[in-house]
Amino acid sequence: MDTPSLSTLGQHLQTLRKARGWSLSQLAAAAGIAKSNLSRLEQGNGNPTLDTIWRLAVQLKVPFGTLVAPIAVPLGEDGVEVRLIDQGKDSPQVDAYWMRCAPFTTRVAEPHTPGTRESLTLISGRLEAGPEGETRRLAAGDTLTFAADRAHCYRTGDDWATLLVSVVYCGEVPR
Amino acid sequence: MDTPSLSTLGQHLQTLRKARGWSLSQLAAAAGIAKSNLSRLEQGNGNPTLDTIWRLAVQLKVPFGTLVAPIAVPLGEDGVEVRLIDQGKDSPQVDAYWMRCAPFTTRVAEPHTPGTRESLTLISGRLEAGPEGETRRLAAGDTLTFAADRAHCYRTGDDWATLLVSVVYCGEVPR
DNA sequence: ATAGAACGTTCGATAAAAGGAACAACGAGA
DNA sequence: TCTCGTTGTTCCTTTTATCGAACGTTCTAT
Repeated sequence: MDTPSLSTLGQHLQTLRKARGWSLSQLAAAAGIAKSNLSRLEQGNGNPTLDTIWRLAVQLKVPFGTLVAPIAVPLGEDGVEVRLIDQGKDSPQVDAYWMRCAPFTTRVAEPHTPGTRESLTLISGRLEAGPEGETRRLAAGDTLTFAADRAHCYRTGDDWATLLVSVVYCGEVPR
Repeated sequence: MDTPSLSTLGQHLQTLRKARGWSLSQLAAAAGIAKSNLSRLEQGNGNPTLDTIWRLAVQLKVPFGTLVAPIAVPLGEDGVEVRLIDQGKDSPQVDAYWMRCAPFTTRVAEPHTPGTRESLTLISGRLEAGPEGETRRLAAGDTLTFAADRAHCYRTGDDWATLLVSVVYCGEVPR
């Protein structure tokens, strides 16, 4: 997890607003905040209050975290962004991630501990994933479960890919 | 998604802190904020800044959205809490949810549009779910996919259940 | 051409969030 | 017992996020 990057929030805010065809004034009025405030936020200057962020998230119908978390951070290196959603507290240990891959990206993951399995659910885009040599092609809505104690990879073509990943550590739990 | 419920944030903040065995003073110092500030937040009075929330989330190693979203809102009625994680923009339309069910709870969901399918991944706890009459028992790490164009249900025993739910609208997309 | 309405920005005033110090309460150790 | 350290709370001060109004632009319609 990186720096909050307030300027990112601004760009993101503006992108979402325009995607809905709304004017700055409209959104500000609908959210019940001053448009001067929203203007400053979109410019990247400012440190909004929880109340303000919340009102905007509600109007934009965006799941809160999405508003502030960098939505398109190609992470320079490999064009993949990963966000931890939740961690199970039972045995076996389960980690849930939200993941986004840029087009024409290949990410190779090291083998996890023996017995570990991964389940993928593609939210949007297209993705080829699985253990090396046994990869499958996935479209939106598809799911795939495979043994993750071998090297495995995620590969995109000319599309972005957004997916849910859950990692199940069936063996001993190294934490 | 409900009201931000600032008091919820406070309780949640305190729960997470104590779960890590930290004192208020320690957390405040580590996060680089005044302890008076943190004290006020935990009491439910206050409307923290994005910067403040972020610093706390980083220290608590919590995926941001989790901090502000009501984590344990039994929703009075049915003891089930649902949070939207992401929405796909392709066809078929995919909605990704995080869901948490209290013990001894049964939630019956209305049929979705024809062709709709659901995939579940249990993060922790135990859950019995699926189309009425064809429910399966799931443990942490298990996944289940079923047709959701029939009435289906989620049922817990004496355990909590946390899971990922992805809904795939294969038919026409009513939006 | 011109009046009107909308757009997004900038500015000063105000309300409020964050910081800092003093506080009582509690426990550990000499 | 007495001291020292830490706990979390409650003041007061400073900083700043928010508001409201005025501003220059642009586009439409009269």
